[in-house]
Amino acid sequence: MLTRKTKYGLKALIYIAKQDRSKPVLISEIAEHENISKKFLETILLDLKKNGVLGSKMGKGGGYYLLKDARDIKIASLIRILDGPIALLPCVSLNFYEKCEDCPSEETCSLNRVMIQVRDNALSILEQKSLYDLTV
Amino acid sequence: MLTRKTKYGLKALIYIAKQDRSKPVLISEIAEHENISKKFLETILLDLKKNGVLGSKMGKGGGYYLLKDARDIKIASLIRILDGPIALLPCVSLNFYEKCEDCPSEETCSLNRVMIQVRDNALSILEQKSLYDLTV
DNA sequence: TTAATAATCTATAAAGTCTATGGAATAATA
DNA sequence: TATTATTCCATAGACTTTATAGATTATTAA
Repeated sequence: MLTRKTKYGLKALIYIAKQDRSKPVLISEIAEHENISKKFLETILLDLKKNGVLGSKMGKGGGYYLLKDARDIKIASLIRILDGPIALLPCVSLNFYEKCEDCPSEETCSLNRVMIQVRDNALSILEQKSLYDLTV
Repeated sequence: MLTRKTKYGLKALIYIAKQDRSKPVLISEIAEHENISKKFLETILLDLKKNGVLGSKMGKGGGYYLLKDARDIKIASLIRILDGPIALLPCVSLNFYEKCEDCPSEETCSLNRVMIQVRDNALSILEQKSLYDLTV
């Protein structure tokens, strides 16, 4: 399951993507509109900023805005930033690979193969769908 | 990501499925063979027993055994028992459905549709593959 | 009937993660 | 300079995960 943070982050991004891109969007506006704690959302958007998804402008007339066209932001990359690995096991993760300590070898691991299949199936959707697809 | 509990549980089941079905398998044997803490494994196997996957026999000559043919045990059902929902959001879970408090309606939710697709893609593998498939 | 074996049950500890919240600092605008 | 809004840092509370400990119960075989 995705964490709340991830769900909130995605919903906030969708909200921002739906607005006129030339004008920054207020955290408070998103929080109210999407029923998210403003303070919590603050940390989430900051995280998205640090990871190059959002830009921000301080002060009056400030807020958050997308740094790229919504069509160029893949859902998979957002989930990786907000939630971490998409794969079900660390040893089959493309971006967060880790060896399983309990496993002597991945070639002989009976779970490895199936989990790669599940991962690739999920990615076939998440790598293809963009933020834009969620706004229509 | 799957929890350790889930990974250990699956590996233990695979180990059991590989043995002669007529003879119960010792917890300690599985624990040693799969590098799992015996005490932790104990609680996991108990959980699988409570959920009708395993049977057990106490005392000398005792241990755990499969209650069904490995071909009739779907990976999806095991993950649900050990890990919980397979879906990425509670509102698209078939077996653990929950309404999202922050969402006014699922019809208008922009995440709902994609998450259903991801779920169905994952299930197309996990509902089809059985424990037996992991032993070969 | 007794010793040995092995699962069962209950409780709880330790660590980590998630979900926030508070408050001060910084930046931008008018 | 007042106002607005993001940024930064710290931390609290709740929950989950990952175990561990110890006593109990059931079974078998001698």
